[in-house]
Amino acid sequence: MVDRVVRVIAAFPEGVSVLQLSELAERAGLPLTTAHRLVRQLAQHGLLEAGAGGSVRLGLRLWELVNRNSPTLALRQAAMPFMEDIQHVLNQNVNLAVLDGWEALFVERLSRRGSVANRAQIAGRLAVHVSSAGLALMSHQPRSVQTEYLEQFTDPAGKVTAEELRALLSEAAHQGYAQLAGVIDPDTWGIAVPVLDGRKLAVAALGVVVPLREVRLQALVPALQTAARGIGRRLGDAGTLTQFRSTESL
Amino acid sequence: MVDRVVRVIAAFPEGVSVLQLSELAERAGLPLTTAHRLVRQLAQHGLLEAGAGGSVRLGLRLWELVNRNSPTLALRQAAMPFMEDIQHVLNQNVNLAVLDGWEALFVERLSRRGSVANRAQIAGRLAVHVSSAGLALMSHQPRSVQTEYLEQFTDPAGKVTAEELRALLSEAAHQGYAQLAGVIDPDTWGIAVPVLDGRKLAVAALGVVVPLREVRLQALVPALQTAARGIGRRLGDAGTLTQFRSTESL
DNA sequence: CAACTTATACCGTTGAATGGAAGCAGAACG
DNA sequence: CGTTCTGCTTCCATTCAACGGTATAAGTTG
Repeated sequence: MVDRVVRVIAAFPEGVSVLQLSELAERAGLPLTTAHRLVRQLAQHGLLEAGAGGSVRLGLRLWELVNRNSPTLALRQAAMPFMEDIQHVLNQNVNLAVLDGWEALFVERLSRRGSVANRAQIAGRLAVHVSSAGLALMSHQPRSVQTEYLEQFTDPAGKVTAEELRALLSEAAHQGYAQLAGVIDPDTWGIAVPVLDGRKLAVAALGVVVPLREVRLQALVPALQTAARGIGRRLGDAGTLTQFRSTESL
Repeated sequence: MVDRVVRVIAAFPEGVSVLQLSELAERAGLPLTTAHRLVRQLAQHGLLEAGAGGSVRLGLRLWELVNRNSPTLALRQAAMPFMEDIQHVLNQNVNLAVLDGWEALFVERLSRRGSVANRAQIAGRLAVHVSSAGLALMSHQPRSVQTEYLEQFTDPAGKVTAEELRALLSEAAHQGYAQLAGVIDPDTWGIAVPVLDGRKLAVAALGVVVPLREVRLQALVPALQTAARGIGRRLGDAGTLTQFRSTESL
């Protein structure tokens, strides 16, 4: 039963890499016996690794398989040189995100030089309406997607209404970039631009996070846009990611 | 049946991220019908994504789950700053590998500045005896592991005997680093040093790949060793990776 | 237009997943 | 040093969900 397998793999809380069997069973909502059997099977195939005393973590083999054939590989490869350029020229944290559901999923990140490397945000998510990357992506989606998004939108924090959001998206669409006061750190700004593939579809967002006082949009935005165009050109027409967003056919 | 799931995920050839359903079925050794059902189920849970016309690729959600809880995360985070140091000081390709089975699995890599970013080697594997990283790792494994390795060793290419290999390992153990003529590119050298955790176990190897003529061991090795010690200190005693290599208990 | 390749739906059989009960460590406690 | 508790592991009879052959549809090629 594939559902169980997913439950086990997804049972690891963010950032936690090792779990106790009993805890894993509970988190996955599985009877201990079943979890035990499943873990053993998965471990035999290398998707999981089991240490002494019932400790469990994701397997190296799983990591290998996923990263070898990563759906984001082409995108990241195309983007990396340009992200390095931004990192060198602006000396700021640079990140790359794609749209998944109504959230921005961060797929790559470079820290500003000198700061401690922080891989934490990689594979992290932020809701569209609280991230400049999310806004940049959503503002360049087909109108049908935007409509659907706005219709279902409700801010759990109650800080922004659907109408305000519509205005934000419209503004971002016209300006060609999105900006937003930092969510995690209130003293920072996020600024992001869409990466358009050959068909003018926003397949990713390229963004920076900068300290509030250093806001120099005039310097940041053109650099980001230039880099984004470079990435888009490398991607070619094979939108790579977007074609799968379509209605599931299977 | 978990075996089928693994077969499907592992069916993607290295570097290929999208496959046709029929091709996937064949590669996985599954009846088309079964593959179809499995893919649909996996896609529902986000481990796979199915596009129009039976195209299949790994799911963003799978990528996210694996990279959020990556077994190599702690290691990579500890190593990144030092890898950047090496990259800046030596201006060479830097890579980080762990031992998995009798192969070195590359978990992180930085390209020399200026060269085109090449993420290809990440999640790649090289046999122990053809990679400096592999030799550096193996030469600092417990004697029992080395013995087991040497006993089963046979070079399919027939270029090196077990005895020569034993000498190589012994030399690497004494020198504290391993070097090897490039395998992929004959005009390059690989040089790697072990990263020892608090218990003096080699949990990783830090290496560079340099053009043949630029060989300056006197300059490279001390830098690598210094960085490796720095990484090891950051890892602390929690050997993180090695403790799982133990005999599977489940 | 015909012959083919490739994806999707259907469905009766069967074998493999299931999870409760019981056994076993090892640790914590008195 | 014995007791109890917690958490991992093994066993096994029941049952239910996976299986894959056949059939159909859709799309492609010669």
